[in-house]
Amino acid sequence: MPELPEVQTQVDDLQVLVGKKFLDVRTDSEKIFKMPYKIFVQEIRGLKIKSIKRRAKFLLFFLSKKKILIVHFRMTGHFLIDAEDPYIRATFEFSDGTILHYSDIRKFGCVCLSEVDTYEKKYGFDKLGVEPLEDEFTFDKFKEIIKGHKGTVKPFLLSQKFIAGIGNIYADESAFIAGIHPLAKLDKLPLKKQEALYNAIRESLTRGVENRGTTIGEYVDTKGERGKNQYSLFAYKRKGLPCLKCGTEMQRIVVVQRGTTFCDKCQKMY
DNA sequence: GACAATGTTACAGT
DNA sequence: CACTGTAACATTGT
Repeated sequence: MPELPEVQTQVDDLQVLVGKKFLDVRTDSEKIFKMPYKIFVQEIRGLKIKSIKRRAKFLLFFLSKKKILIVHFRMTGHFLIDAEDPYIRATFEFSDGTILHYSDIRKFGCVCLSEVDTYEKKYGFDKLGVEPLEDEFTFDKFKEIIKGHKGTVKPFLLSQKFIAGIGNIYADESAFIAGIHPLAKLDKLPLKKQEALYNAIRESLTRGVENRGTTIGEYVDTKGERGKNQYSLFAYKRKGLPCLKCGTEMQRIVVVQRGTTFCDKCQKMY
């Protein structure tokens, strides 16, 4: 699934598009455009890409004329440059001939065009939590965020309004690395475990980025190449396999409708 | 042909 | 009202 590391990998790859000008767009799946497709094409033609950034799991293309292209991959979306697969839903052509494909098996992803001045309010970017790999996400900041938080660890990690960019893979990994049960109550965690969780979040996400993402289903980079982080996972999708720390069989439960894998012995409730 | 996969949002409940 | 938890939705491969 595209989470922070996968989206970051794509954004890094997409930097080759900065400075290019949109010439045309084609699609056979108009529904992924969150506005009338014809208007979208009309508006984006001739606009130039000034910069490409990531916020949470969103890709933000800052364009000329104060426009912004916002893309979310949801479960199975990704971009391809000079590469193809059977699930291309939209194709962007640039004035220099460069071709950018948007591929998405499930078609849950979305693409829309907005205004630089208003998109944050319009799409709720102002409600997103802190970026976990930025310098501002210190342990002090983390303690502040969890202060008075009554909920449990996994739903907290998945919610985008406290910390942005974590999904099912990195939530399970973070809880495992910290040695905390996914259903442990946040306000019951001793200080040392809070610190362990903070470090685990940074560690799992950083490793994910270094490994260019986790490819278990379909995620690939813009060249269609697989990530390598699936070889470094401790918990995600390891149900029934021996825990890599203690050898105990890994358990699977469902939390907020997400499959959740953990080690009963290594991950405690406190 | 039922089901599993999951990020987001709308909504119910406290 | 702020916060937490749950259900529904998008679609397709197995």
